[in-house]
Amino acid sequence: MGIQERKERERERRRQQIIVAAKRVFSEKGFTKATMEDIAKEAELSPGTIYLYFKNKDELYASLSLRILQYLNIRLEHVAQQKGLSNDERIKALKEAMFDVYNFDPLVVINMFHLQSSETLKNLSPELLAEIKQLSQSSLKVISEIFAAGIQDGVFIEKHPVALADVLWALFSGVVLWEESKKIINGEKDYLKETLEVAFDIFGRGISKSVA
Amino acid sequence: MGIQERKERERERRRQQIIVAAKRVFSEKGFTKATMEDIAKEAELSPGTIYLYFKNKDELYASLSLRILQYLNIRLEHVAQQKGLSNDERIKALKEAMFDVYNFDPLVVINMFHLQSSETLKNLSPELLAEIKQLSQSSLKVISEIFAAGIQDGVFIEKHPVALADVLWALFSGVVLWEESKKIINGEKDYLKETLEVAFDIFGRGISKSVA
Amino acid sequence: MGIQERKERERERRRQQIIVAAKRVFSEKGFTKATMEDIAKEAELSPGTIYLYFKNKDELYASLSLRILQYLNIRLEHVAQQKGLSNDERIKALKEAMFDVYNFDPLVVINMFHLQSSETLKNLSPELLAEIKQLSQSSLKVISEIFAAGIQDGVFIEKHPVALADVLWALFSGVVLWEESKKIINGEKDYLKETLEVAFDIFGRGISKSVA
Amino acid sequence: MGIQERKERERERRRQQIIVAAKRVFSEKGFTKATMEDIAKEAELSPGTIYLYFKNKDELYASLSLRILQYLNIRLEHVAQQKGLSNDERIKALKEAMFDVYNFDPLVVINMFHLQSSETLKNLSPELLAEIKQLSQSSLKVISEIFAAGIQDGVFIEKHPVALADVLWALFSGVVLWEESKKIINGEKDYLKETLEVAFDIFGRGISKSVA
DNA sequence: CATGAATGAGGCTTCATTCAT
DNA sequence: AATGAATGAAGCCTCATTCAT
Repeated sequence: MGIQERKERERERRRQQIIVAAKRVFSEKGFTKATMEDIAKEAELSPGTIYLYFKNKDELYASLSLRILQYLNIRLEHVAQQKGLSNDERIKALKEAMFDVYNFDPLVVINMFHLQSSETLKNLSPELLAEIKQLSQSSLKVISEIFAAGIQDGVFIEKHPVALADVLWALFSGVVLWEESKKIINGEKDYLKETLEVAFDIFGRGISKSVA
Repeated sequence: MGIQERKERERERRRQQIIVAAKRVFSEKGFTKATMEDIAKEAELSPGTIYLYFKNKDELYASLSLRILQYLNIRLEHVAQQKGLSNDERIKALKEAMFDVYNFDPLVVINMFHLQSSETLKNLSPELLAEIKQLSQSSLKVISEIFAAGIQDGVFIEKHPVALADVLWALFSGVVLWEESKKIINGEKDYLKETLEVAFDIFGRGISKSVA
Repeated sequence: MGIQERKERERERRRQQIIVAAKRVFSEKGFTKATMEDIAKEAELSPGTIYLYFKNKDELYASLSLRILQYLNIRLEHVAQQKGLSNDERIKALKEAMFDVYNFDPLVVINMFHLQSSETLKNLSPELLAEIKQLSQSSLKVISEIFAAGIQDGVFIEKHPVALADVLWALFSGVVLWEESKKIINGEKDYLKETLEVAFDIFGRGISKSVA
Repeated sequence: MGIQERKERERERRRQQIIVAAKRVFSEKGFTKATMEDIAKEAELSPGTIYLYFKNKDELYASLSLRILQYLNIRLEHVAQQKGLSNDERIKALKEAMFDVYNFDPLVVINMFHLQSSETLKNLSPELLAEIKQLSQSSLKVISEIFAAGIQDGVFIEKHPVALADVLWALFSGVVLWEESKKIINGEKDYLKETLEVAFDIFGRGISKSVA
């Protein structure tokens, strides 16, 4: 077992090494301009080795998102399962989870939303697409259930909870992407956190039935 | 004169022909996968001809967005200049303008937000980037001025008006992109209009100081 | 007749117009980088018109050389036919003729030698190549006959007169091309005339049987 | 070490393989008409492989010349450093060095002079141009120093030694190029060696102060 | 497992040339 | 005769991927 385990661990470490490199390179150059050789160099490996761990460039790119989506999922489920929270508290926890996920690895979150809103999505293998689908649906399900509870309790406006979840997701990704774009277009400093705060605040007020 | 004019008109028609083809092909395949030959075939022209009207693939892609950004600009300015509107009415007009622009040419609006939130932006010529910058800044300025007025009148919450404009823009683009993605990920029908309605509604409520 | 003649004259004038433009453009950009459109613009004509006067780009390029080769031919024949010149005087007249031809239109002479020492030569139509062949052979024949006379008179060294003619031609073209290259390589001022003087001087001394 | 060395050797062998192929193809078709695919086929490699060894077509072309220029340089320096040679002997050694370089690889020498006297020079990368500049300047410097010594000793005519070096260089390249052209124009056999002999002979006599 | 040299398909773009007006 | 828009063939080069070592 010991040997088996160590091999397993080493394999995982190697994957990490590649993922870290890929993250950097994709973030800097974008998907198309980044070459497998760039990533190999950044990982201090040969191009061939990368293919021992990832089927192809698309999968490597998508796998970055998978990890963060998984993390987001766990955090959201945690929020859903916490007992004894008021609706407002749960909404707040929701925001915090999303915020934390972003802070956990901003580059990867940006990558994920880039992937989500890009042509690359169309070229993924069905299996990978299915995995992404499952994860994102799961996240959205958790979110919408939270909203559903709030609506039931009469504190949130009576919109379809799935729509509310979609809006929250769109708002989150929209802010992340738009702040990224502004950096490129305007060469402007990054106001992501501030804007995200404002956005979540408005959203929270917007779905509440009454605002003091 | 007549001859000059006719040539001018024919040139413009040809440009349109190319733009229409490009719109279709880019929408279907995404920027990278779409080839100039695809577009030429769709336009029933030779590849060389496209280069008589557009400097290169990037410019062709971006030009789709430029046109819609210009249109958006005009619509927004119109909203800003309308006399005698209450803050709520102006916000409503704002939403309608954005909605109309989307409906005017959904494919192009989606393309525009794809461009905005993608690596392609990084590879644009400085001139083109400058043009996009100017147009998007202009749009955001109009939006933020509307918010500023509402804040001054005490009907909107006291956030920085530029931040509010960013949030609205991010929300709009986020919803458009996310609904597009859902179509790919889930193969799901397009709930864009409904989601956009909900999103705008929440946003409107969220920035109002008091909600009945 | 008058009409016919005028047409003829106008046609010739148009040809000239194109040739002048081609000369400038080819000199500035070289054969490959120069485009037919460049030349058309310089001539203030449309690309199509050029093809009414020249079969294709190669022929246009070569036709520049044809004219100067014809002129050189005339000058050389004149030298050969002048009565009562000593061998030295005839050699001097030879140099002067070559020098004059260069000064008559340096750009075209450079072009001619570029053509002569270039790949383009391989792509010319057989007819054009034949014409060039005829002209250059004629020039070299005149030169070699002058040398033959001098050898017969015992004042020039006893080398094959054709070889001497080839050497003189090679020297002339070599100096012109090398001074051109130096301008590009070193960004250096043009010492063509001085170098040509030295070259002709050395050549003259070199073929003389005795040098004072 | 052994493995490193073998790789090194194989890399060099591959470079040679490409250079040999390029030499043939460029000689036959000229720079413009030769395609990278032609060269790849001739080398029995894929087009992509060539780019692992040469940055682009220009560099490949120029690299042919660089090698021969380096060789010429070495030979010329050797002539300059030989002790105890009379001026005449040194001139003779100079001729022999140039002759040898030509014989070492005629195709490449012809290529080199084609490059030198062509538009291609204008399109070279600055680094490559600098390298060529450095090498040719070095060669010419050695030549002119030999002439300077002879002038000082009173056995050569009192012209500027740099001008003499230019003339010799021009003569060499002029003869090589002109004999090549004659093959194309006249389909004539190659008299290069004979003509070069005559040319050097005349040059030698021409720069000597007194000829017996 | 790791390597990295080699592959070769394919994209963007240019430009000589044509031809309907 | 002149135009100039349109053509489309063809070239350079990149880079994801493979495979012999």
